[in-house]
Amino acid sequence: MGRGKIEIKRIENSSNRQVTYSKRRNGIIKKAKEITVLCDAKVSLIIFATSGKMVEYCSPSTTLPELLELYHKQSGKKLWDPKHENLSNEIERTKKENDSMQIKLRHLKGEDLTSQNYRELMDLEDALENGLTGLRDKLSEHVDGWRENIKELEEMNKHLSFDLRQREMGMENNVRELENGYHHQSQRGAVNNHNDYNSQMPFFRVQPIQPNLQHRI
Amino acid sequence: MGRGKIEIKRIENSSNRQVTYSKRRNGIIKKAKEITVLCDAKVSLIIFATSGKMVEYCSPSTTLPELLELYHKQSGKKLWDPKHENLSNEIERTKKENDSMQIKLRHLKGEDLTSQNYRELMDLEDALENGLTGLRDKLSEHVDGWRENIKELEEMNKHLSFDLRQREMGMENNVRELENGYHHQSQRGAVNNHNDYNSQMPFFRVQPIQPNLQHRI
DNA sequence: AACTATTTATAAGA
DNA sequence: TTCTTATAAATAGTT
Repeated sequence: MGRGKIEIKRIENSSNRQVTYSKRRNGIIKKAKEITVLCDAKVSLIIFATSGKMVEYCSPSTTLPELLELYHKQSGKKLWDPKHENLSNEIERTKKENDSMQIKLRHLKGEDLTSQNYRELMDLEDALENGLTGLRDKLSEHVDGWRENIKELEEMNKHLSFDLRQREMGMENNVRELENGYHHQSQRGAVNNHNDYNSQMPFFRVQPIQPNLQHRI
Repeated sequence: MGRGKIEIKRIENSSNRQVTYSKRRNGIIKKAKEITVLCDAKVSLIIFATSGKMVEYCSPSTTLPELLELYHKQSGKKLWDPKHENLSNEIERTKKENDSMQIKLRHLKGEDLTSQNYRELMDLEDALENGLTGLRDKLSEHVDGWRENIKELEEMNKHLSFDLRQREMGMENNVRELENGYHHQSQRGAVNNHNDYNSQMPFFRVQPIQPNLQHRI
């Protein structure tokens, strides 16, 4: 249909091809629109030029995903990448795994055991007892930890009491010295050498102590 | 293009519509093939009749999934249902669920308990003990079941022994009768009335017994 | 499904 | 690209 008849084979002249492409592309889309209106048809038309540029027509009564769904139903052909397929499989696999774990959990909680035979029940009992054993080991670790904490605290207490006593004694000395009007550096120093810290301060401050206990409750 | 010009609007006469559909459908597909060949284009054309019947054309150089992939890349439009989109999310959710169950299972087996505090360990202990309680209930059900089985078997035994003894006695009678050449139906019948079955047979067969025990091992 | 008068699409040229 | 136009192709209505 044109000034001359053409053979249906690739148009070698690239600009001719381009022109023909554009004309015919419009023609097809027009036809697609017409059949949609005239005959109530649903049409999806996707055309890619060699350049990669795409044009699309989809009948207004529907959407491409909807048509593809129908296509899939009728043809049975898969339109999705393997990766999408794989996702479906994976999710199914994971769900199965989930279910079986669900069941195991219920069994370990002592539920849904009607279908288990004696052997299976015994195995479960073993598992639970092993669990309790492991757990109680852990619990005694905690208890041991606390014992340690307590020991540490007692130790600390002892030292604190000792320090406190020393300070009280130092204080008495200070008071005595003040009363006597007798100030001699070396002598006060000699007394205070007995404790490790704050030995230069005339009065003492008890500092808040925050023991770094390893064992939480 | 025909005997008369037609308006582009739905053809109300259904059989006309059907005919026009079929003609134009072929026309479009022909055009699609032509543009594919003439211009190296890639074309996907899917047409659904009102009836739901589908015809498809896809240029031979490619496949529909491939074109849809390109389509997706160029247009950014989603071609998959939400359910496909959501697949990734679902799989992630399921996997998380899986992991947490995995952890719970390990905990119940007494493993990986280092990060649990005392309170959590105590809860676990409760769970395990409850599990054991439930389990042991189940186990004693089995044991009870076996006791019943044993009782039934003993009862059966008793009857069998009795029957056997009766039959032995019957046999002795038969032998005596044979020895005495004394055959009298009524007398043999009187002896055999003591057991329930096979009372008409002159000799006895012990039948295999398959007790229908309820309680599996 | 074939026919054919007519409309429509389009090849080539500008 | 777009317009023009001669001509090929498609198809509406008919058989």
